[in-house]
Amino acid sequence: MADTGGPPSGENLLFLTDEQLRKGIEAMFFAYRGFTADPDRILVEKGYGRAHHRAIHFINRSPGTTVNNLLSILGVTKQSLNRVLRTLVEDGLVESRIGKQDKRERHLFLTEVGELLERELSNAQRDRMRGAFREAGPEAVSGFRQVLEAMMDADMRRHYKRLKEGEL
Amino acid sequence: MADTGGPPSGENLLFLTDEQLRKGIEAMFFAYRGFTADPDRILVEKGYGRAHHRAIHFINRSPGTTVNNLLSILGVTKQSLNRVLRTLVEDGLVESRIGKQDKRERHLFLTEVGELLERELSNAQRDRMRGAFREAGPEAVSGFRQVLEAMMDADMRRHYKRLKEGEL
DNA sequence: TTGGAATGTCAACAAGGCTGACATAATGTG
DNA sequence: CACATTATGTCAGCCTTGTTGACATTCCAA
Repeated sequence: MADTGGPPSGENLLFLTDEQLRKGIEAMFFAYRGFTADPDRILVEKGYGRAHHRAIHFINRSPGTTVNNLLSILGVTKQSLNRVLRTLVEDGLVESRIGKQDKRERHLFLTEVGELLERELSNAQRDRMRGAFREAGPEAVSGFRQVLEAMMDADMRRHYKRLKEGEL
Repeated sequence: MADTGGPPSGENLLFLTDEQLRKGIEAMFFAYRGFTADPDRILVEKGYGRAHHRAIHFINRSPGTTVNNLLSILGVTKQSLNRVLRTLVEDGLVESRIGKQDKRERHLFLTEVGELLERELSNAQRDRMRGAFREAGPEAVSGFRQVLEAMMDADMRRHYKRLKEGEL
């Protein structure tokens, strides 16, 4: 902070003008639509929704995760998650095993069928992401992730970093 | 592209590994939650939802825009948008004026009250964005926007660019 | 043994998507 | 002028996904 007080000056602060911030906001809005568009199409075919995708994604990421852990990652109520999990279990995409140490806990796993759908969804989403990454280049990708990480709520950043580095 | 053909090698392609793509995907998911969190809190207080926010945002961006134009930006059905617009007009946040040339069209404007809410919402969202931009730095911000733009569907990118440069 | 945690379940409700059908007015076209 | 099309609004009904509240069960731990 060399420049204390006074109006913002120099190109190094141009990225903090309201105009620039507005562009960032609209970029997030439009990009998120693209981000979800491809999986959404697949999900509709199969009679599922985004909520199912999210559950499948994070169960795949952390096989054996508990319902409570999933709840805190997804940030929804247990009733909401339960409805989704129930259909996934009924349809044979997710297996719910009672915990060995703590028998109250349910540990969640994708079945082979579940993994199949997971791969289909994440392939579609990765294709989109890969295209964007390739078009923008490695420098841009680094910045992309830095800004997104800084935009997260503290507890979401915690989850993000745990998933990012944990490699579980 | 100095490295043509052959397996991916070197750090310059590290950003295209499935692992990196997955990080990007999860970053988008968690960051979008942060992105909407602050306006959402304000909206709940006032009895509105995200759909109202979107309408208010783009009417503010393009005063006098038509319903049809808004529809194509928001990507929802007219029934869905109409439900939102009706409450905003009833509550005196939005004014709907019959077109002068084409009297079938309705031109949408924020009232003073509407502008007040718009400012409250966008201030909250800009604060978040500003914090993220400041934390990440100008280089990162540039990359952030490049990747997001590349992630959009073609028609959304069209809208984005028109809004970005149009300055209407 | 008792309290609390983890989970599941039932019911009810709301927001905000969707489709389909229909009405109205204005506009454009032959 | 007649007709088709466009822009918009509206009604009805459905779905997903979120919410709250209440209540049951199971089981760990003090």
